[in-house]
Amino acid sequence: MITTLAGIDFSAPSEVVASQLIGVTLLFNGVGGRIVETEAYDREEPASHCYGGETPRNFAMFGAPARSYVYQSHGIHWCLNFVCREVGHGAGVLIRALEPLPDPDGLALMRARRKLHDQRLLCSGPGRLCQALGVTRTHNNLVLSEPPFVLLPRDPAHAVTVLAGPRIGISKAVELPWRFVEAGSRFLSKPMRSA
DNA sequence: GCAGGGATGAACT
DNA sequence: GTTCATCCCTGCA
Repeated sequence: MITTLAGIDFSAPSEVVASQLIGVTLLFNGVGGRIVETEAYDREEPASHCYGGETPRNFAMFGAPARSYVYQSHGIHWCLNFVCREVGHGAGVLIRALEPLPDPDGLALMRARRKLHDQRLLCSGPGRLCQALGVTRTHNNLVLSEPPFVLLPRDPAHAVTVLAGPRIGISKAVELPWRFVEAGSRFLSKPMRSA
């Protein structure tokens, strides 16, 4: 079983994986961008879908690490997570925002799917990036080391500054600083609260 | 049966 | 800056 991708060991705690994913390039069917915002979730804290144990909806998070967990939010939007920890634990990282790759074909495809021209808003939110990439329920529980997924390591020549802060859109465990962003990125779903 | 959600975009003040 | 309707499925009573 492959648990290390793009230099990241997905069997590590989700907050570790979440911070290391900032700067990694995510491609889905050849379309995507650099990850600039993530959030960590774990079965031990009540904001997580896996809090309270495995259900038919969240079973993928209890499976092997380095796989996908896709769920629908508010009946409208899809959200993409990467599974972490060991089999049976229940942990994952929500991919919240991408900086779109400057590839003309990819940009055109994402703009068409989003019916939106503004590059800054193409992938600046978990539901938005799934719409731009074409991720839906059929992509739940897939191996991240194989197509349609491709993960490329950070560019070692480019230093990335990662900031941590409280997560967005949750009502429980709001104090945990498990949101991670690239400092100064224009492509965040919301600006990081100034420290 | 029903309350609520890891969100978004439009319509407001 | 803020509120608000929207969509559908899940989980628990």
